[in-house]
Amino acid sequence: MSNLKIADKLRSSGLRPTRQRIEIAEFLFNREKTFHFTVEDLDKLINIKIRGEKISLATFYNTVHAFKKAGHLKEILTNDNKHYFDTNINTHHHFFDSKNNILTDIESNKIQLTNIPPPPSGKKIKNIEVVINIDNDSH
Amino acid sequence: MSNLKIADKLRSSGLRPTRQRIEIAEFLFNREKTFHFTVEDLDKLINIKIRGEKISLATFYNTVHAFKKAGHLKEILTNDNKHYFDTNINTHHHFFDSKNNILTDIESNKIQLTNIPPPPSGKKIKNIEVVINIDNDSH
DNA sequence: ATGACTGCAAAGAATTTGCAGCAGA
DNA sequence: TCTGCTGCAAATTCTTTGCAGTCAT
Repeated sequence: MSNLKIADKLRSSGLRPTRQRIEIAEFLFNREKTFHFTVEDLDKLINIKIRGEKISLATFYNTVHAFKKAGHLKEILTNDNKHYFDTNINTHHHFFDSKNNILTDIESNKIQLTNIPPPPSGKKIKNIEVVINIDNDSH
Repeated sequence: MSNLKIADKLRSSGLRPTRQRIEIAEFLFNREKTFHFTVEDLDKLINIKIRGEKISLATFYNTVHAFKKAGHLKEILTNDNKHYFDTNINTHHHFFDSKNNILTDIESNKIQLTNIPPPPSGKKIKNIEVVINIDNDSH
């Protein structure tokens, strides 16, 4: 995606295309495969490769949350008590290797969920997330 | 469960039945319905009702983790970045109302999962957790 | 007696907040 | 110009750790 398209993407979701946001958006969205990360990961990865001024950690937090709110990122469930984000915003599921903190996508049509019970009254289903926890195959 | 049975339960999982652990175990396991909580919840709930000496927060953390290790508690996935625990140690799933941080059990046989993809090579499936995020039904 | 456990306080990790200055529209 | 954004540092929240004293066996 070109710099301009990135700027449009930001503008169209009500976000000013600042230098920092363009840098982050390029890093996140100009890639083929989905990308899983925490804010701290982003900070390290981007600030290593930047030649000019570094982006502050608070800005990474702000920006990632803004992207999430705008629907450009999804948050992923794990139970290692960190906020993981995902550039794949389609409905899909994950393998989670908690030994190495590695997430792997599972396309949503790979798993079939049937007989989903009705939500408590007054509530509606927002989304369904399946996490398959995996471990080393010891034998 | 009697005090004695609780002590046995602890002993049989390699945990010394101290005053604090018995107090916590009674609170957690002498109930009909499953109970969902964070360590901070426990601290507040138990320390309000105790007449004698309070139990320290560090002890709640130690004890809850010891109970989890011994298989008396399960940890639950949510994405509000807290460690929730569950007294229901059977395989089961959850509704999660992230507005109010309320978890509700779903018996595992209620939901059918089919076509589960094979895990990455060298890994095996440890468990599968389904979280159905719910929201207020607005209309 | 000897190990395990507790409580306290301090440290640590992750995330959020307040606010002055800067920059995009 | 005007509002939103950034960067910094401080604050908050949750969790862990070190260690001296205490308790279960």
